[in-house]
Amino acid sequence: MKLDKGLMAGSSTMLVLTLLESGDMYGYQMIEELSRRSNQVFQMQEGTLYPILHTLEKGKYLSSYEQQAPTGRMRKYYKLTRKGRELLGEKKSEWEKFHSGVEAVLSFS
Amino acid sequence: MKLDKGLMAGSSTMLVLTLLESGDMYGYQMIEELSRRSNQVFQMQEGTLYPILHTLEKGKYLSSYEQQAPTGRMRKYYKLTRKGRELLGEKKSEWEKFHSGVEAVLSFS
DNA sequence: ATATTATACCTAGATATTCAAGGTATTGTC
DNA sequence: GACAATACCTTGAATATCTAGGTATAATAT
Repeated sequence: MKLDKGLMAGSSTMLVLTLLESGDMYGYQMIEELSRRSNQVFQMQEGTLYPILHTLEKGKYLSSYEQQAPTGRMRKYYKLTRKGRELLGEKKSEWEKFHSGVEAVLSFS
Repeated sequence: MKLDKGLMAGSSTMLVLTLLESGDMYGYQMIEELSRRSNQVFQMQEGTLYPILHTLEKGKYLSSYEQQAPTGRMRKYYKLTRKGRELLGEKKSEWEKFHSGVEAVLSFS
């Protein structure tokens, strides 16, 4: 992830779900989008992303379908399910809590 | 930690170092202080904290000394070294970067 | 034509971090 | 005298990331 490995733990799933909020995407695209939207802060590795996608799909948080690209290549698209949206809500509120905790400690005087 | 375990990874060291910025502390006290300053968001476990302290001391980021409490009990105080302050600076700037990345992704429209 | 790069998917093993659950010992409280 | 709070510590399981590999197709450069 280019950043301290540890920092990413726990937020990767939220970031992936967030990406899918704006539309279905395939894995490779998510990596590019995440980099773009974060202003190049996040360079998620494939070895990180694909297991996350598989786990989320197994848990019914995502569904997937294959679709042929204009180039002729097959791409595996992922779609947020209702359950996935709920999970995203929980992840976001956990992030809020965590974030506010860190900021409180950092700005303590 | 009470929060998603993963979220903590990577920030615990920064939080511990930050506590010591305001003065020497002993382990048990750090757990209470961290909880207090974070408005009860963080309840660090002893099994998390002590290994962190030992690793930081081994790396010369902290030094320690024993001191008797008014109660008569021995407490092991930790103190930030110059090297520790430098590490804290790096950790803080990494947190800034990470934080800005997450916020950028979350607020993307 | 052929080699290289970019696209697109995947997995196994090493590493790092937290937590649960235990242990030791002293002090204060009921 | 028993129990809770204080204060330190370690081991093993669980979780998450990354490295480094693998497979295959399409586009580009030589």
